[in-house]
Amino acid sequence: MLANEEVVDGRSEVGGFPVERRNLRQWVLRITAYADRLLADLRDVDWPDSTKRMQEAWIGRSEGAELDFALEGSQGATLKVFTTRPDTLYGCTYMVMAPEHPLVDVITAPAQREAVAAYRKKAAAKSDLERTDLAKDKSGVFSGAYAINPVNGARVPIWIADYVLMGYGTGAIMAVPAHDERDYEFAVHYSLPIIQVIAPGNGGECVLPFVDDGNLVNSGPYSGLEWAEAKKRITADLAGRGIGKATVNFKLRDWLFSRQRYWGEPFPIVWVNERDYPLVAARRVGDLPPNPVTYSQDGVRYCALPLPAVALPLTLPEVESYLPSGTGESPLANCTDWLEIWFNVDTGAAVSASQPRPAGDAWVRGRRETNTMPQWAGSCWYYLRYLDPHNGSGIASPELLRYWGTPDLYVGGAEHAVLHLLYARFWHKVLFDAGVVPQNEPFKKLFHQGIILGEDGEKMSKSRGNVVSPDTIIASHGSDTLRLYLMFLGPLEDKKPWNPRGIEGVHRFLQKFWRECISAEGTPNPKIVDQADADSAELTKLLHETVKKVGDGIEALRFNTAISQMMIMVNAMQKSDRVSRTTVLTVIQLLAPFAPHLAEELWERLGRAPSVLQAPWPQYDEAKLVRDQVKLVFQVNGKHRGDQSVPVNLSQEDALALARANEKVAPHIDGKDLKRVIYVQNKILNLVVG
RNA sequence: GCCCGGAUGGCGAAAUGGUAGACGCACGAGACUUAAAAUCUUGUUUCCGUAAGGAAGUGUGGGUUCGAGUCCCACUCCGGGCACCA
Repeated sequence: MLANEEVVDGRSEVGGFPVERRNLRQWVLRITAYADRLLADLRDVDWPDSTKRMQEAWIGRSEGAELDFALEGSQGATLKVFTTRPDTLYGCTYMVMAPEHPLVDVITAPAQREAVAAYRKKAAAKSDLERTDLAKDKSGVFSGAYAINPVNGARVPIWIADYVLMGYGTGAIMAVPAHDERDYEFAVHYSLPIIQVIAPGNGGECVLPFVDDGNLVNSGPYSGLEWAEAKKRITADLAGRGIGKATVNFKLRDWLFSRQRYWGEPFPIVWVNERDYPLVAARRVGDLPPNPVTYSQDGVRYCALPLPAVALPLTLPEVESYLPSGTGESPLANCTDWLEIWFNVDTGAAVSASQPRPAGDAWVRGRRETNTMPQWAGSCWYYLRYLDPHNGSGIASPELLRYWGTPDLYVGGAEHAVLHLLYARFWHKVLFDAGVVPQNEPFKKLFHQGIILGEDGEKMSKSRGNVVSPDTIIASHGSDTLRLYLMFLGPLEDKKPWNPRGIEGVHRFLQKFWRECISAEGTPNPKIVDQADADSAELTKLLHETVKKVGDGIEALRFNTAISQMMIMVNAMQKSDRVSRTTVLTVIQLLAPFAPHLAEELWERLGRAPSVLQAPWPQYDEAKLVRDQVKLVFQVNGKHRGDQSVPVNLSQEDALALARANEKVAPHIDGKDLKRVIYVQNKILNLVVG
């Protein structure tokens, strides 16, 4: 079993083994039933716009219409197409059906049978990737059949082409080459007619294919209408005749939820013969779906019977080997004793089928499902299980689910934008509908951290040999240094190259702070005094600035600037002869989330207990942040020509007088006309002279 | 092809439309040392200048503004996502 990208030229990327496509019995989860809600509820979450857009594109909602085209010469049979452009119906010059469309056999004219069969065979041999990758050259074959355009009775040839996908819409389209790039390319290639039915609204020039909005032309009674209006009218008119209706389509497909490998949660399903199922169903009233999932093999139909709740969870059997089964089924297919069983419908108990049938009416012959679940089966709800990991009766207790709620902030890589983050939303909504969780969305606020690249600026990988192991850094510098450096490198969301020398900087910073707190003898640094007013005015002000900046930085996830502010603070402490104990303790607290081990040790050595983690977060005093002097910048014609420390809230007249008297500014304005003065208090004085 | 994001010293980066380069790395000079490491002091965008000072400068070209790394338009390059979805 390989993923698409593991197949190269029909062979496995590793080993070069031939690869074939095979239909397997698999399970899918009906995520499509939630498509509209998954789309609409994106409005309510605080996520990066780019991620929301990716999910929107993935869900791919598009509004349009399903229209029925009568088939020529076959009474009553119709070809249903989906289009987002019913307004261009008069421009339809041919139809296209996907090669896999079930009606292809029905409509193909005898003379075209051979050509169509050959084309279908060729298309089937292509992988999905080939069908999309080779998009440049469109190919197709005429079926020999015609459809009738419902608005004007025109005879329209039906082609078979693999640029139309069976998995989307109805698997058939009406082609309007004048107003669709793909249809245009195909029509030119096969010399099919092209009829323009939309003209630019502003009367401007029109180059086909013309896909922008405009007004209808060559469209009978609809000519002259604006296209949006025409969409509504044509759809409504066809609906009135019973041959069309407005619909919505999604790109989102149902979610293939089974894997053919050993590791993975086994499906709690037992397959029983269709003949036995009614007896089973009678014992499990209210516990089974109205219609069982079924499949047929060797002429026998089997019905899916879920294990009773008391028998959950189903665990994997102990095996000697979990190598592939050889048949395409999972390795579980070889665990005969686990697989082929007498199954107790009421209790879920099982006995190997090699044993005699146990006594009692509840026992039925069954075969377990051999597919296993993908990794998503766990990643979709782990954040709920963390709340109550040992709960044996449910995901987590309702009280804990209510108390803790969902994660306040979810940090994860952008590579999860459409898979994990969409699947987990889907599960959460299903759980919400089932009354298990009290919220509709799992991750209210999302943030994508960047990845750390190798020293060479490339993604770390073993093959490139640029991998840096955190264990090595922890061994040489400690985990506090590593943690601090990762945060100091740059903005959290950016990807950044690893710099082995850069880590020395933050390591030195931590050592310097340690020395400020603890002397070489291991006792508190004698410069730390208990006198509350020991700090200079500047140091006090800097402390309050630092408390504010670090707190704001944490809230905004700007750790790099928070750390640089702490460096500025510690540099200032180092230059001071005395520092008050409360100031040192405050800085320890600020550092604690960044370098928890070091902070905890210093906290204790400076005589504090209990843990620094339990101390309330420091508050800054707004009054301590205000300054009485500010640096006013003088500009002449927008150029910096000097600056001066001035009292706050200086008047413009005073500022102007200072500028005129300033020896650096004066030469630039002397003897010139002062045309304009721009004064931004406490910041800048710009003199425009001519 | 379409949709995002990014580009600032030798390097990682900082900067509510108001002194571009904070903080750190690297490098230079000095102090301490027999010496080295560590530590401390100091300098470091580029060009001209001994200096004072001047000029240029945030990927490129235009624009708005007294003033643009920041806002607007066009483009180049790099990265990511999607890719025949009718």
